[in-house]
Amino acid sequence: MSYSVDIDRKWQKKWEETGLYKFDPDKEGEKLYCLEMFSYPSGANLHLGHWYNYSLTDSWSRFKRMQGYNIFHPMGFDAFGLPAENYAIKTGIHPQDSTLKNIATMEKQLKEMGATFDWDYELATCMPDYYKWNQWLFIKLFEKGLAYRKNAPVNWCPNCKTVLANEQVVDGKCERCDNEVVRKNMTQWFFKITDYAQELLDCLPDLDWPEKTKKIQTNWIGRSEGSQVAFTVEKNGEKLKDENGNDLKLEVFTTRADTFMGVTYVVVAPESELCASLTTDECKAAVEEYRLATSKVNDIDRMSTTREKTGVFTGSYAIHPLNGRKVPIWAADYVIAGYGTGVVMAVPAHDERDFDFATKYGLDIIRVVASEPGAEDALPYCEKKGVLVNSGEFDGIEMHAAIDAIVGKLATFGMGEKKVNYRLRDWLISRQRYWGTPIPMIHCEDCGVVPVPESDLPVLLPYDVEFTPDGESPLAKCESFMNCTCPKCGKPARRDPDTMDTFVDSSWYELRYPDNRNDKEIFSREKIDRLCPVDKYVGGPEHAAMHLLYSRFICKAMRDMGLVDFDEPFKSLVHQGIILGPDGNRMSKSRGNTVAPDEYVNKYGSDVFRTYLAFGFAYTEGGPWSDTGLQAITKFIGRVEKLSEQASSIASSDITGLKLSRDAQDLNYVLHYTIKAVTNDIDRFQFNTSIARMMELINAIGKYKDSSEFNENFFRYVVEKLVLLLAPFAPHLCEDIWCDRLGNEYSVFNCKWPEFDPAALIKDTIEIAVQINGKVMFKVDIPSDADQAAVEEIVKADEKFEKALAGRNIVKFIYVKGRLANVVAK
RNA sequence: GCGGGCAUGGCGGAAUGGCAGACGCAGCAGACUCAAAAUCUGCCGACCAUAAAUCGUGUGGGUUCAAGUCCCACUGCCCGCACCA
Repeated sequence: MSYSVDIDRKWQKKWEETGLYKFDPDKEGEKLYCLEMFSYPSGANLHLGHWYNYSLTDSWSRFKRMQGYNIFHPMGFDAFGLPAENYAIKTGIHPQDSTLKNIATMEKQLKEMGATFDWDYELATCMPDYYKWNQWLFIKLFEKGLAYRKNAPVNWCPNCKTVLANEQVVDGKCERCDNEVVRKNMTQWFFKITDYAQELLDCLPDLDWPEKTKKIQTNWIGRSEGSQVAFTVEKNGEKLKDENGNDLKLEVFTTRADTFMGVTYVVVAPESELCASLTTDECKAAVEEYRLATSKVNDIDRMSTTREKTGVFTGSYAIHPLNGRKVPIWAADYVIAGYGTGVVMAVPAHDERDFDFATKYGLDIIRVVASEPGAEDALPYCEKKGVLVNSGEFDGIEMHAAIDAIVGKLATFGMGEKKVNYRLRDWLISRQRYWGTPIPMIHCEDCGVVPVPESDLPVLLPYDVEFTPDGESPLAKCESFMNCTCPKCGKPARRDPDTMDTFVDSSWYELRYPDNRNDKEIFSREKIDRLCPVDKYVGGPEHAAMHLLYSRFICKAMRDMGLVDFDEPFKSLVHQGIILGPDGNRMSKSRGNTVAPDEYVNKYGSDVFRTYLAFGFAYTEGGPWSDTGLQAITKFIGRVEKLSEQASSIASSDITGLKLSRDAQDLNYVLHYTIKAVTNDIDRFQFNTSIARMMELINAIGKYKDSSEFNENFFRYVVEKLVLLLAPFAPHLCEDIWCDRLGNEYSVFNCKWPEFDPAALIKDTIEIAVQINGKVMFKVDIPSDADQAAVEEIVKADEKFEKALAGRNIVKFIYVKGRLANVVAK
């Protein structure tokens, strides 16, 4: 029987019956936790991206298994989330029903792929036995002070009367009704990821992750070294006081404290509470109007750097702590409330944004830095070199030194200090949505916010809920859910109606797999210690910032709670590339360029499809889909089958004591070169070159068959090695060949991965290129162990040498061992 | 605007600073065949009738005995961040 999808089924059945891929923690071999990012159970069948990620990581994992590792390779589903809910709103099918059905379909398809997942360790985030621990984790974070509530702006669609997640806002408009989205303040739950900003940054260099991904995380965290300096405030002619009766300090963060003497106004974010308190009665109407106007501007427009800056005077003044100058305080939406202190000191002479703003509103512009003393550089002068001018006692100081001088002076009376700021914000995890983990908090009139006692977990997500969006959290309308008693005082109380961001679900799932059925604790410490952290994590680059950052944060928080004893959840990370449509664009239904794996898999079989995915693309690059190469793999598989058939009639592959003929030695060289290269390449996720090397081996075996000194045992020996090398990519076929055609013992995946023999890679003579001034002129054969002097002699003695030299003199002779010789001639 | 990545035949793609184009697809020629398919063998960057020579890894410079690879500037595409003070 030649290879087809029937062979896939045959071995899938056998593997399942014999429990070949069941994980045994006590099996010998170093543990290796190999994990692909779990997927969202969508309605459609597995798409090309799933195949590309899962089948090839599975090949890698099979390779590692054959190398002797004890592989833990689980799979699960990121099952909560918006698509199921939106699908339900459209069709009326309950998210739970559609999700469970989709999970069943995907499980079946993943099995048909022939992957080594151990389904005993499966998890789905929408199941109470998982989200119970999601809730438990929330409470622990709350107890640790890492989960807190605050008022924050959300995306609000006035037409649908609902809050939208960022990803539902498309070009500033609601993805459903196309209306303009506005911002609105709501009280929400946050996780305090900013507490870990510095550590998240510090641990990056030691991770075996793509540099690009580390860079994205570095930018996302956005560490900025600067200074925090303070002004006092005059409102209605009087100094504003803080709650202790001292002068109110208006603090600003700046990276350019050297320009401090050039401050001519101060700007606050219009939506901040501070802005309201600074605004005088005369200016109140104008400021309020401005605040309303900017709240209607969507984030995309607001963040656009090309948008003309606008603002309004608050009526108050800031008093410069060094020169006593009274400068106006403005409200403008180019200042972001959430970054730094939400207040900016403006130095129009040395900042483009401030310069534009000052020019527009007629504010003062004072030069305080010059490229050299007395220079009249064009303003704004933003170069990072120069000396201070117009800065009183600081005149003449080099600008970088001036930062220390000025901040040092301010520090003597408590009005300034060096400060590090991060762009990273706390993680807003509240969602006014149905299909997610209920937030396990109770709101009591007397006791305030109280966590649900651990014994009452999970807080079950009720089934019968009206989740059509109308402006409220769907759970808020479910009285049976909302009503409860306060765990502290026993009085009637209300549950939190929000659910958690699904990124919470996926921020610790890798730690649940090893102990997925534990109903007593989130996981047993002993099991985690044995299996975690994840050794190889594979998934799309789109998760470079969010998912991977959140997971790292939760891991560190768990460590600080004593739940785990490592700092990082994923030691080594690989991103697969993206397979584009045949037209070179991202696949999408609207473009009509999607490619469904199913018909290919049914026609050619899983192994051909998998091997083609391995061969046709550079794994981490991806690229446009093209199916012409599938024929090539079919042919390749056919050649392997043909060789196996010939080998099957040979009784033994035992070559002990066999003296290899010249031709056999040549083949032996190719074999061991192939073993070395394939091992190396699979290890690095360079699947395409692995397959290329095997194709070369097949060509060499083909040649050997015509050898006059053909030895059948040696032939079978080489074919068996080939089958072992190919097994990770074409698991069904190679199992079939190994057991049923060659008559070896089940299973090929219990066999040891071939190791190369360094002795077989040593050749007596090698051919090297001879260059003159870097240009290849001819080639010579030399003994492989020849030193430079010997090579020089051979080269000079070659008949082609004089002609190539063309009368020039030899200046220098360079021999690169085993590669080439270069003659520098003049 | 800032940061990062990429750019190699008709195509997918190979090349620890050391013979560019491995391996394959497509194409061409041949063998087998009555014929076709399948299979096998050979050729296959450009210029050129052919060979030799020459030119060739987005563009222009540079470092080096030697550059697809390292450095500088630029162009195009992709990704991330986006008024971060």
